[in-house]
Amino acid sequence: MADEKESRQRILDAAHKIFLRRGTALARTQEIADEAGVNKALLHYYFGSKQKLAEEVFRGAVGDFFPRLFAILQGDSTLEEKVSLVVDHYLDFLSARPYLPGYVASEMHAHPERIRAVFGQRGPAPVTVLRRQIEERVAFGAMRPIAVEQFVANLVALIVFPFMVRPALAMLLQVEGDRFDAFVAERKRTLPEFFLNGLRP
Amino acid sequence: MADEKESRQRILDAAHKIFLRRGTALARTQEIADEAGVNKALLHYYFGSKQKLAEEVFRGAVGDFFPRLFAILQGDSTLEEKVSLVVDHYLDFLSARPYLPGYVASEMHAHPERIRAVFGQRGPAPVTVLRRQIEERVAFGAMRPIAVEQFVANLVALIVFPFMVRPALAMLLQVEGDRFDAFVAERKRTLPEFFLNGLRP
DNA sequence: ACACGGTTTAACCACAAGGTTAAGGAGCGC
DNA sequence: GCGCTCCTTAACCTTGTGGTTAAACCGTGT
Repeated sequence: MADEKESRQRILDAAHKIFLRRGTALARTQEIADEAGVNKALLHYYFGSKQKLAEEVFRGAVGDFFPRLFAILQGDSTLEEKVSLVVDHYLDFLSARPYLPGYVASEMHAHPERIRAVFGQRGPAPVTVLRRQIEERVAFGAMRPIAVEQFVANLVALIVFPFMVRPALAMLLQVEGDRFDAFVAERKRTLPEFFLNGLRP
Repeated sequence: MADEKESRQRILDAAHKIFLRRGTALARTQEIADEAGVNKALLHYYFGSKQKLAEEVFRGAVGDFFPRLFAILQGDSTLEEKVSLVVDHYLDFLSARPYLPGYVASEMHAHPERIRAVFGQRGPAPVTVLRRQIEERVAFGAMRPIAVEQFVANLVALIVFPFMVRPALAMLLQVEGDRFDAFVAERKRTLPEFFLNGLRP
């Protein structure tokens, strides 16, 4: 057989879809096999076990996320441009992947050890360039002192959090359906200013 | 029997502990029964099913969270005081409950319909007082315009997000163990200023 | 003493779900 | 055509787990 795509890849795509929707614990291998249009045994043939498949999907999902972030933060744009780039890029990125943040949060909570596997031995990417840019701005008197960890945490928090708690947000703030898109669009407009403004001395 | 506490309550406490650690899907009723020091059947005697127990735990966990938030935001402090109060209160609150944010995120992702049950029919709490305070500040020229939804989302995001992704944060920023406490202490000091500063015109 | 109510238990059940097996294609070199 | 290897499958197995049952326990009122 092996229509068009290879079966292995079709299974991986199906697993991605199902795992992200349901979370690994509630996802059924049968459902993944059906979605991929193959037999359940084939899934074990290629991936050995549900767990191994889940780990590969998780690695893929998280691997999509962080490298781009560090690429921008360590790039050669100005600090202000970087903030705008990150906000723009990630609000679009997440809008196209509504289940991703909840899935990652969920997996991380159930299997915190897995994130170690994602980054391999070579710990986290360094943020030396960003750190230096912040220090320059601070020395220049154009920004109040802030640890680079706090800088990144604040930025990512403002971008990702609404997606992570989308159901609650919809309920609490009566933001739902298309209104959520408007909510995000508004953030895209205001977040960079809000964030950078917060660091003015 | 029924030592000290009533069995029902002991089961509920045990369920809270286990569900928060493992997430409902991976939690085993046997483990909850053991933790409570009772037989598994007793759990069904009181709660009918694992699901019903899970819903009660979820309601309790989320119910702890939001009412206090809205109480502060709708209280009669000034805007600046409210921000400080919320930051202070919730960073302490979450420090004492490290598994809570991950658990809530996880549950919400798997069962978005449940958050509806938490708030019952009477939709979300109103934030009219907060809205008026913002409008006043804006009219006075002391604050740039911002929708109250964005205000709340930003504030909560900055507070809760680090706890929600604690494992990743530990990895990426080499913040772990006691260093996480220091990280949070630093936020307690800087967040109110950062947040309010971000809204200066 | 005794019966009765709400508790609590050990033993058991059913079944879903992950995983295995052994056999059947399908393409390919010779 | 034959055998070789890689895919793919239907059918089966096993276990873990939520849930049930029927009996025992125990305090309390009479």
